[in-house]
Amino acid sequence: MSDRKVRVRFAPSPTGPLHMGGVRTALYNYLLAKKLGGDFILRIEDTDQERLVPGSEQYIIDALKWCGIEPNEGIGFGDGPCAPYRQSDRKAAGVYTQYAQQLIDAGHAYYAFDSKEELDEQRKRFEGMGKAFAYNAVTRQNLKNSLTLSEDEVKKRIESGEHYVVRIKIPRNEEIRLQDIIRGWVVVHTSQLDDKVLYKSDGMPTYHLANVVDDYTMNISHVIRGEEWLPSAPLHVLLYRYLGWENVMPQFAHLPLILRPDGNGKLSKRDGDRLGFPVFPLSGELTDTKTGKPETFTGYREKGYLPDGFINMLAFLGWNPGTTQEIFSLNELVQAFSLERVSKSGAKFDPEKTKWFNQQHLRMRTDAQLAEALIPLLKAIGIETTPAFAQEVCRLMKEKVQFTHELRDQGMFFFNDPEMYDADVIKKRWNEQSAGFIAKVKDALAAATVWKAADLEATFKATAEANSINPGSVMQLFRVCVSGAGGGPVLFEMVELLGKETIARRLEKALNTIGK
RNA sequence: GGCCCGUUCGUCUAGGGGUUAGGACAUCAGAUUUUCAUUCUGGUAACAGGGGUUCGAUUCCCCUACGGGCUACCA
Repeated sequence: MSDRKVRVRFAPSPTGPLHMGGVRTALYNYLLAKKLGGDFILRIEDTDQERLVPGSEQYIIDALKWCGIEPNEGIGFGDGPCAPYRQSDRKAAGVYTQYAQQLIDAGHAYYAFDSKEELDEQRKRFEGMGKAFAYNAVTRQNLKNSLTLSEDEVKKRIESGEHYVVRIKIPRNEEIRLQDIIRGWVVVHTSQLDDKVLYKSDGMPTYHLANVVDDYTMNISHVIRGEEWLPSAPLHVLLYRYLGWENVMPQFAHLPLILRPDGNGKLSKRDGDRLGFPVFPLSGELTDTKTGKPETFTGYREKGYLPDGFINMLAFLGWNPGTTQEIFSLNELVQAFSLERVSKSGAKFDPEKTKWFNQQHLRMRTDAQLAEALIPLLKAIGIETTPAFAQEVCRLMKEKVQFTHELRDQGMFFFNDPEMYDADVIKKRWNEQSAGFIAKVKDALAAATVWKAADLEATFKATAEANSINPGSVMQLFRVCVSGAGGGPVLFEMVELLGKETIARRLEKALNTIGK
């Protein structure tokens, strides 16, 4: 069993945009598959037709693509030998009924005719007694199902078209043990389990049946999913057992949850809105099935995050390589990854560190790569530039920013003459001598024969000293005259890049504006 | 309520029967860049509590507390 080919799957349900917790689950699946030379499959679990949100399937595909963690098999990435990969399609192809029937025939499942209303009634009744209702070994004897009704009666009801579900018959007194790669042995007594619905009255299997059948038929070797599935894992073990597949049952790994940054609880869309960070990889708009209203949401991509920075951050939310290295490319993550080093406890998401990860990855990009991202951002606000100039801007700006759009926003002065001059600096540094000095610098620079940063700096200093001025005291003022901003990249490199004419024009403008 | 899972600096975490409990983000303070938003150096800061086991527990066991998840004909 240990030498079996690794096949893992990411199996989201298309009920809305994929959020970052889902992306992390996909990532860990991807990393394990690549590390072990296995397959990574995307399977769409759309057995709940009511909650289906049109467009979310495409969103999931686009998100995985942007993140660079593409499945090599499944919806949106090419069919493999286990097609179809959408559970509604598999249901239509009849893959589930035979297994439900197999369970019924073996006495491990049964028909139940109780209506939703009747069950609600039961729940209320139990609640009144201070107990929780469960459809289980005790209560099933007093409910309407094929265990209490006569064979004829059951037949009659089914043939008359009465709605029914198929439920698993949980044994009364057994201990289910399962080994989780992350948590070790987990033991649950069957008296704590209830007779979960396997087949719904609308003809669809539930997650529990579909998931087990699909993992078996798709030859899945490892099930890597969120911790919210841990309580139902024993049920799945039982299903594998009753279907006769326990010897090829996948290994389980239940991931810790991603928690909100403040307080406690699972990270949700609301937290992002409230605290001002994205919860989704991509921006978009999907229509909520219940309200019928389109809901928009913002993504990491649109906020200027690089996919590899985003992925790097996600990888470290609940995993670490055991070394002090924190910055990893996707390929390096593949090499370093192991499920054994995934931690057990939930991790609070940290938006600040996420920015830091992004910054680190941004710095690893070449100037040309950054320019490629910068040019369209400029174009979007009507600024045209050359690749060569954009690349130089990136070279000077990249140590100063965390996001690609900051390359533009904080580097506006490379493209436009300043409209405003940093008021604090003016207030602090501008005095009666200033205009005279700037005018002299302007003339000195206009006379420059070599337009290189080092020479320009020397010229500037010489001009200052010739006028008995400490160069340090006027440098920032000069910067403001040139760019409008009190801070920025290395001053004279910036001056060199801006060029002789631009500098002359801007100094002229500054003289005509400041102090007037 | 019941069941399951968890608990090391504010946050992500390393470690693990005897350590000055390590790193990173954030934060604070210095330095340097005769400007700055970069960089460097340093500081503050943690084993939830109580019982065991042990020569010795933060580490192993139990209990409590706290947190989270599940408890649907949702996934």
